[in-house]
Amino acid sequence: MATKPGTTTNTIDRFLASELAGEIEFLTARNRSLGSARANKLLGPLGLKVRSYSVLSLACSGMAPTQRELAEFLLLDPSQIVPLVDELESRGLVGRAADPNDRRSKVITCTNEGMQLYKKARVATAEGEDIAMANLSKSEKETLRELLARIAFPQ
Amino acid sequence: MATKPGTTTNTIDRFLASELAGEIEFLTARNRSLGSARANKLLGPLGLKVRSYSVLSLACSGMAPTQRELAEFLLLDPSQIVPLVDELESRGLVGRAADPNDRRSKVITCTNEGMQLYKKARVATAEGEDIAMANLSKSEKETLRELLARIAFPQ
DNA sequence: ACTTAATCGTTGACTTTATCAAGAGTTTAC
DNA sequence: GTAAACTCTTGATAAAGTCAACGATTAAGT
Repeated sequence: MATKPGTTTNTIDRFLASELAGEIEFLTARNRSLGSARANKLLGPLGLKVRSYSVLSLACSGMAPTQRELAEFLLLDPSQIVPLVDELESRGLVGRAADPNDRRSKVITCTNEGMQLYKKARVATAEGEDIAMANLSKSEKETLRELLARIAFPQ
Repeated sequence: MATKPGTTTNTIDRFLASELAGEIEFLTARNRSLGSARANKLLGPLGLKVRSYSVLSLACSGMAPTQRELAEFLLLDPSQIVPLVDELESRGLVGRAADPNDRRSKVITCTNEGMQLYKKARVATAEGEDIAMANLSKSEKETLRELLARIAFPQ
């Protein structure tokens, strides 16, 4: 009997002391995997995934992102933005508008329905965040948010 | 309030004030993307990627992980572990040993060469971590590490 | 003004990664 | 002792990442 069937926490605890478990890149990868799986589950009933949610969120930000800007901010290839916007557009949630200053670019804007869905989706992702950080105090959450932002957007 | 699109000011800065940029799940996903790309580049000369490095690291931990445990700790499907171990094994870096207590399981152990390569790889990932957290003080780094661990391994 | 180069969205080909089901061998449970 | 559960493995399929090239448009150079 090497491992008791049904108890999955034993395995994790066994490797908490490993050098890998202390590496921030590993912890980040693990948190991303846990977080996106949870977010996808919460967004599923709305017909969204983390990717399409991110695009919808920026489309609803009032900042009029172009597809190129979406790719850069989300760290995706521009060709990956196309089917994401296609799907949201086909559902009437966002629209492609010609940029008057540069007709090569297409500005992504959200429709009223897109905004309504985004508000629901935002509640879902906030719930996921609460679950993820259930063990953290309010000030710890804000500390974590600030430190993550300084790494995600180095000056 | 739509900001003027197409302006050549830094694209990232334009969206720092977006609601998405304040979401921890988004920041985590972005950090993971930046970090794994950087780590893969640093590990490339050693013939490793973040995935194979993670397996090698645990194999060299002295904790004798089984493939099932590797999958659980790394949040991968067990079938994904197979080709990872295959590749490391074919290079003589790790070995599959029958678990004497349970002959279904295979314990992954590292060879001398595996350990030597791991030590070099560990230097590379530490360098990546230094680059990622260049803007953080030493105490901020440890705070971040602890907060990430509490999310990655909820009790 | 006119040619050349660069940019944006898009398509398509291709590789890598993720997800799932099923099978052979082994261990556990009843 | 038989049935159920577990581990590794294979294979099929879907999703995601990477890269080159094209038409339309803009910018740069002369």
